[in-house]
Amino acid sequence: MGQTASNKKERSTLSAGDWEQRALELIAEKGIRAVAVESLAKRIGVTKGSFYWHFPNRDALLEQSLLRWEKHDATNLQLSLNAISDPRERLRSFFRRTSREKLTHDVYSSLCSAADHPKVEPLLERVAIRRMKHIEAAFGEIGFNGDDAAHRARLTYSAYLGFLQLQKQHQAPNLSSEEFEAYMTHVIATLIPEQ
Amino acid sequence: MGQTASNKKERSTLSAGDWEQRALELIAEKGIRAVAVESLAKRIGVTKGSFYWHFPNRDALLEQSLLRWEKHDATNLQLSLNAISDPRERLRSFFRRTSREKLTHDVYSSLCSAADHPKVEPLLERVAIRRMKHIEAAFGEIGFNGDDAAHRARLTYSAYLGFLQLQKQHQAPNLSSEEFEAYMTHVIATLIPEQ
DNA sequence: ACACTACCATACGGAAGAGTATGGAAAAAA
DNA sequence: TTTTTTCCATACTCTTCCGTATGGTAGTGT
Repeated sequence: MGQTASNKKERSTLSAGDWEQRALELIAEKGIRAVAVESLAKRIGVTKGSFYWHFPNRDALLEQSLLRWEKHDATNLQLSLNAISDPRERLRSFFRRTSREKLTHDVYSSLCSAADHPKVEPLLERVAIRRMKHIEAAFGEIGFNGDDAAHRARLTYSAYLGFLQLQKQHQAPNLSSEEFEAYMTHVIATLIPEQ
Repeated sequence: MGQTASNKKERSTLSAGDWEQRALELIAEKGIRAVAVESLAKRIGVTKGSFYWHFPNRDALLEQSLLRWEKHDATNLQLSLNAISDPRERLRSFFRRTSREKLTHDVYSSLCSAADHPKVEPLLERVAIRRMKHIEAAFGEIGFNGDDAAHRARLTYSAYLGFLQLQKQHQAPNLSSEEFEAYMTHVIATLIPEQ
């Protein structure tokens, strides 16, 4: 991989990757619509002149940022698949993923609010399919047959997406709270059958 | 230049309610962000001059439109509560609601994508609470005790919200399709226990 | 030392949308 | 019929973006 020093390192010059990373942070905070070249430049500490040297236009930045995010997310998913052999534990870890990987998670949440965006829509589609297949496989290992595994995977992923939505509406119990743990226990008991 | 006939009635003049209704249609189609004064006026067949006679500004239109929608939604919910005595059947009808009341439903879906909007956020909060209480009561009647009923209601509503999200990503089976019916059957069987 | 390239600042043009000011026509009131 | 009130059109301003054009500076090779 690259030598791109992240935001911590003191660099006299910026790389395209730096712009992409800062754009993702902005997406996580304020949504994709807040990614305006001038305001992002100000945030970084430079001007538009810098931006249009690294990218032809705003869309190119979005495209690259989203690709970068997708790669990161796909890697994470694969890691969890390889690391955890027990399918039930793998499913539980999927839910817990909301707490870890906060940036990645917040980006996804923001992207869901922009599902109509031409660059976002196909991305969300790919990610959803990838994750649902991952979940479906786990349910298959547990013992669900074909259609039931697919349906339960869709239901499980829907519950996850719905939780994200309720979070935005402050209608979901705060992560790392007792209420959240109680809810999670209920969800797991309901969706993941005992052996 | 003719007097633009409203939807059904031949009206020579517009009312604030007409603007609100057309705004809701636009929200359902293209989202709340697409509600621009000039484009909406063009859609109706008039100009901004008309708009700013009926409303002081864009925010006022949004507020009134959303209030109108919320009233309609609350009424619908109450009707279903009164009409169906069997709690299981009431829960099933909640899911089926996606097919009927298409406009109301599409508006809600669009609003979920704008949860960060200052006017939308409190509305979504109220609606979510109202609906979840409705669902929670049904689970209570079925036999769930306090916390379990609340958790199951949250899970059920999350599954509903997640389905909306997957719909936007074209990852949900089309309503009124066979695949959809199969999924619904699975969801009901999973979330609503037999007596 | 020289030129050359990479990187960034500054200044401009243009589209889109919110809101204002004002005039005009039609309907209702007088 | 005259006068108001209601409703809408037209023509502005102001702001916020995207994108371009161009000039400046710091580092690098020769």
